[in-house]
Order: sequence, then C-alpha cells, then structure tokens
Amino acid sequence: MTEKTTYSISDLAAEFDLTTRSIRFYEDHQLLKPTRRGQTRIYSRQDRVQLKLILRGKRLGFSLIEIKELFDLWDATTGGSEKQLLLLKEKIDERKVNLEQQQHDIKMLQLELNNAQNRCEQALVEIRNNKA
Amino acid sequence: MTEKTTYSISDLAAEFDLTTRSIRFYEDHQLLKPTRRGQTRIYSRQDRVQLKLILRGKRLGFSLIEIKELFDLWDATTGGSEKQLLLLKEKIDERKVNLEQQQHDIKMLQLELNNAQNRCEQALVEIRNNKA
DNA sequence: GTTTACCTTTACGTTCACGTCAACTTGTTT
DNA sequence: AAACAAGTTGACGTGAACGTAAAGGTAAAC
Repeated sequence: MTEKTTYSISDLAAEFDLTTRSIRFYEDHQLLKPTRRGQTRIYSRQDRVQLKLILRGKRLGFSLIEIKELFDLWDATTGGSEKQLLLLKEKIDERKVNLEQQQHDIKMLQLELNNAQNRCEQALVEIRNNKA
Repeated sequence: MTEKTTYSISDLAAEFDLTTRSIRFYEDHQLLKPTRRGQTRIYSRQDRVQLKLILRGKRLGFSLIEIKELFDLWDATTGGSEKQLLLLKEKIDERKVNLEQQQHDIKMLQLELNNAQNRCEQALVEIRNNKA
C-alpha cells in the first residue's frame, strides 16, 4: 500500500492540526459526509480532499457557509438545468472578482511589509552606528 | 480645495459602506484614534488611510487584533530598541510567509473556479444540443 | 474482565464583530 | 422655541465557529 485509503477522525485532526470537534462541526454543517462503520466515522481520500478545500477556504477568509456554497456550485455543474447553470456562472464570476481583489490586497500588504522591513533594517544600522 | 482634509464619522461610513457603529468599534479597539472637537470625532486623511488599511486586512481574513498587531509593528519601527527591532523582523517574516500561503491558496482556488466554469460551459453546450 | 484509548451525541459556554435599542447632548433649520 | 438631524456613550442581543464538559458505546491490550 502506497497511500492510506481511509482515515479516522483523529487521523485527520492530527494531520491538519484541528480538533475532532471542528471536524464534526463541519459535518453538522454539511461540509463533510463521511460514511459510517456502526456509528464511527470513516473518512475516504475524497473526504480528506474535501477537508483540505475547507481549510483553504478558511485561510482565505471565507465563512463556512460560503465554502458550502462553493461546494454546492461545483456539485450543481453535474446535472443542473440551463437556468441553474447560468446562475452558476454568475456566482463563479463573483468569486473570481473577489479573488482578484484579494490578490491586489495581498500585493499591497506585501509592499507595506517590505517597506516596514526596510525601515527596520535602517533602524538597526543606525543603532549599530551609534554603538560604535 | 482639491481634496477634503477632514471627515465626519458618517462621511467615512458612507464612503466605505459600513456603519458608524463599526467605525466606533474599531476605535474602541484602538485601530483608529480620531481627534475630537468637543466630543465629536474628527477624522483626518491619515485616519481615512488607516481605515482603508483596516478594511484591506479584513478582506484578507485578518482579525481586528491581528490588524492592530500589524499597526503596532509599523509604529515600533520608529524608535524601537535593537531587541524589539529584531523581534519585529521575525513577525514581519511570519506575515510574509502567511501571505505567500494565501497567494498559493488563491491560485489553487482560481484554477478550480476556472475548472468549474469550463464544466459549466460544457454542460450548457450539451443542453443546447439536446434541445435541437 | 477491566482498564485504556478512541469514538459518539447532547448541550451549554465563549469569543469576535458587530447590530440594535435607549437616553442623551449639540448644532441647524423653520 | 420647537423640531430635527447627527453625534455621543452605555448596555444588551446576535450569528458564526468553535470549546468544553457530561455521559456513554466499543474494541484492543494487559
């Protein structure tokens, strides 16, 4: 076996550094749908990918509801009506615009951080000159 | 006058599409420090820039506390001790790493959105073929 | 066979980022 | 002067995203 095929809830909790409580919380809100053996949750590789996507969304500041919306959008691409699909395209475009804004924000912040870093270096140089 | 030099709280609320409550909330948490005329808040151009920065941080998913930390970092570059400055550099680097992660996340999500959009187009084409 | 480790649900508690009154002062208009 | 707009400080309410404690099921390890 080169890759694990199923995971327990604590496997995932450990791997992604979150609590089992969080993982169950995501399931409560339909972001995950693991199968069960008895009442114990069994997570597939797909479930693990899904969890990765959730965390990525969170890092970008999306709410869980927004993340679920994205998942639903994706699911809807298989077997949606024409009307649904058009609405879907709109939603996707909204997201893309949103992400472009975020990219811009990141670039601005990066500039400012570099700026701060330069000021920092400069201040250090001055301190060391005064010492000598 | 080519540019306004001061703003009322509702000026800013209108311009950035938020409530006066939010603006006062930011002040409560030391993210803004407008001057006062009597008890009325007067916002300078600098305050307005500061507010812009707050909103940018929020769009990137930073908490208000984290945003305040960034401001404090920046302030500390003027007149910090050597030790402070070194610690500062570390913090800035953390942020930069963080932002690079976010940039990566965005790129991944953009790929997925494009992917979804293609599936969407494809599905639309098929529907239209079946109609004919 | 019972401790140990891990899993389960139920339910109340908490923090963050505001929203929403309420009660008030301070100009401004009529 | 009376009304109205815009600002002020509390204080309590709210939804999101969990934390945490309670009470118990299950299965391997000793």
